[in-house]
Amino acid sequence: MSRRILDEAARLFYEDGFPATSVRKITAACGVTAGSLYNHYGSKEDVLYAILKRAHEDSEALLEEGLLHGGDRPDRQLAELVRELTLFHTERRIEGLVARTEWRHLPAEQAREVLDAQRRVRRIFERTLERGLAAGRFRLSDPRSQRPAQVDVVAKAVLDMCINAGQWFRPEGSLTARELADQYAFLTLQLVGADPEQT
Amino acid sequence: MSRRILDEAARLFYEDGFPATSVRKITAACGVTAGSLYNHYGSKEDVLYAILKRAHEDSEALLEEGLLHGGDRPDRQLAELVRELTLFHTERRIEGLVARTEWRHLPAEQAREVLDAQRRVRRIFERTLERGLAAGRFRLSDPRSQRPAQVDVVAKAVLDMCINAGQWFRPEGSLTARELADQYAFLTLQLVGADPEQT
DNA sequence: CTTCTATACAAACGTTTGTTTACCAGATTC
DNA sequence: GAATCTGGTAAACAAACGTTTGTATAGAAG
Repeated sequence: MSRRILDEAARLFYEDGFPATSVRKITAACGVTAGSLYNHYGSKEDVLYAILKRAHEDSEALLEEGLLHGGDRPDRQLAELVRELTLFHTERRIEGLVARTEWRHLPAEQAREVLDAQRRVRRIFERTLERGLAAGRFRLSDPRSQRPAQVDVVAKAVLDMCINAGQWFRPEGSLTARELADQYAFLTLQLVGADPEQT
Repeated sequence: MSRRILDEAARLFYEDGFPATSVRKITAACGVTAGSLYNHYGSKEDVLYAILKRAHEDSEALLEEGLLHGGDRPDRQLAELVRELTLFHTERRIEGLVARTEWRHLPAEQAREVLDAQRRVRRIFERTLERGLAAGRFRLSDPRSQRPAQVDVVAKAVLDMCINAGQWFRPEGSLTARELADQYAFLTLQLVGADPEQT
């Protein structure tokens, strides 16, 4: 039942947002009454926290795995990172979107935890970009302006692309999550100026 | 005072979300009591609608202008579109984010209006991409897979990148909105496989 | 000077909110 | 078989919600 509550709550938070979802709506979706939720979680906020924690742990694990799959080639690593993150946010788009938008409604300390997890993900991308630049595999210098694109800006651009795919992707459409992830990996390599022929 | 209510409400919706922002909070921020809001707007939802309508009208106007600035070169048009949209979502990030996240809380008909506006914006990008492909200025075919990236996927990737810049951009930082917009325009050209030397 | 309009106010409306309480049935343990 | 534990129920709580009401006041229009 604890798990059931988590899943139904995630769906409702996804549809209506955390503040607009009452405890009674969540428990009714599980076929029990409101008071029952407090046998499993200390508060409505605790339910949100549990959802976000699970989502972040899973996505971080997938990224670590993606890094390994890429071997020691930064361009392949970047492609794998994009693939894994896009897959996560399309296959588990409900939790993914909730994690991205509803952390503001957590108490301060738990909100900070979530922000830390987001920062760690960003650092993984930034370090991969730095390795690729050092290896001469990426090209971020604009010939028309003197200054190249900054690594943190590129990382945020790529992250926003992957993460927000969950917002419009529909699993019932003709495009599969894996096809989308492949296209995004390719587009990202072009974005950082990698040579797709050699990757 | 109507304008004042709109601005304070936008700020509060941005910070806490629409359902978590009470009419009393909005009016208190304006120095009046709750009932007063109903002299200017029919409901709390009407306030949200007014914010979203203004934001969408302004951003669509900027994009039309950007198209003209790009002349008849699809690559330059795309760069201008990215520049304008990024500028809008960084310089007016409060309204921009609210428009992107809170439309779900509108009544059905007004929510549809907002979705229509978002679709029109996407179509502008898609048509520009199609013109660029037809002119041979963009390259979206992945050598490692048989199928090229789809135009609608590329449009969504670019849009998510620009729109969500408002989520992390901070005007008090060292990076200016214009610098960011320039970097995003460059990154987008690389993403679609345009030759930056020729643009 | 009077009248009209706009906008503010305090107070109250019925609902709904998150949470706590006291109680109860069924399974598990000793 | 008695005790304990688990997870459910109905009912109640104060607080906050969006909105409506009747009234007051100030400035513009006639």
